[in-house]
Amino acid sequence: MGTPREWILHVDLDQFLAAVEVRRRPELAGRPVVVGGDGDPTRPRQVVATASYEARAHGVRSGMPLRTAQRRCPDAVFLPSDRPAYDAASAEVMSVLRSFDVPVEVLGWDEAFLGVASDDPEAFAEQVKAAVVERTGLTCAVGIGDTKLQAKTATGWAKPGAVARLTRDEWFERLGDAPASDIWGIGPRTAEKLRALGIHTVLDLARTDHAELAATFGPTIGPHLRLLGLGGDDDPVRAEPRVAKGRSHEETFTTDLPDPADVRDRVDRMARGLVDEVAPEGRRVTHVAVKVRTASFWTRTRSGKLPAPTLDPAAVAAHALVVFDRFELDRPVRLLGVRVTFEEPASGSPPTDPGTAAGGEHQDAIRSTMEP
DNA sequence: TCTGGGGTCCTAGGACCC
DNA sequence: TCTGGGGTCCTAGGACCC
Repeated sequence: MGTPREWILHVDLDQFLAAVEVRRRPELAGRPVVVGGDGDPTRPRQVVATASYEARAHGVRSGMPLRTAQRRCPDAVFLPSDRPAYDAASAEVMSVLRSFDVPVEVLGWDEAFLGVASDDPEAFAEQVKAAVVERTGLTCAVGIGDTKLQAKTATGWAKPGAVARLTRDEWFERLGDAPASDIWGIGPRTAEKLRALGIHTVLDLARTDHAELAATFGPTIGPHLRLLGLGGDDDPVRAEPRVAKGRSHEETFTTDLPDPADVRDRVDRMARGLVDEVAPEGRRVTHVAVKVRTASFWTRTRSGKLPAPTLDPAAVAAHALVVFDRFELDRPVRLLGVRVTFEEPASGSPPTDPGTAAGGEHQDAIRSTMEP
């Protein structure tokens, strides 16, 4: 008996936010449901987070203004976005996936990769689907591939609720003539640049010399694009939980804020609020950035490094204001955002007092004391 | 269709140093 | 005095994704 073949499975929940809402309000089943903003489609500056398939049938899409969604689907039920509920539902689902005792890499609220050694990956996928629906009441699609890109692409064919497979030897047969922009990771800007190089299809991309791509896209992205054209790289499923690099909040105001003093005050409050949120995790803040958008959609970010990493809300807020004051604002503000960046976690060991840090950490301590 | 919020990673260019 | 070359740190912005 040989070793079973290695597969990557991509699990993607169907219409996740809408499904979570329907699960707790079963009377909504079968109705068009639109989740987004505060759930009031008459208020501007709010967009659709997720539309149920019934709403999608009327042309409602993610990212569309709620007002437009209501125009397209007047009978839809509009619901406010309820993050804590989706966080909790996501945790339920991921827990079911982890119960299979395979590496699980969480991609977001409603997606994960699984690393599976099996001679019958479809059977495994069916077991996953069955377990998820039995234990959470939510349905999902599963894609199977040799790479993450292939698995993710197959999921697109499996939605909603089915299983599909795309392997290395079928890649060009099934995607060779497709536009390069069909590939996960190639957005509109990159697709446009590729077209300017005469690269239109996936096959074109796979045949392009990596040096040519590097010249246009840089030494990392260029060669990576070619790998995408070839069906993806061998990046493994990483079960280690991701450590957040930072945390941010931003808010688009229903009407623009004309008073700079008011805006400044909000920067202060947002910064303090962020640090209060993050402090229990013990991650000290090293940088703070402020984002501003005006009515014309002019959007800029300013950032700065704190004199020293800190958990003190007042210190972070003060620095946020220093950064904010570098804007020369003469117009009303549509959006305000604040982002904090955390220091690198001390690798492999719990947080240590700087005075007693050893080894690699000690080097960091030396370097930081040498800064002017 | 007047355009959300929360992330990640990469690149460019200036400052500064040797 | 016409001007090197490399390295690192830092900030701003681009691009993409869910």
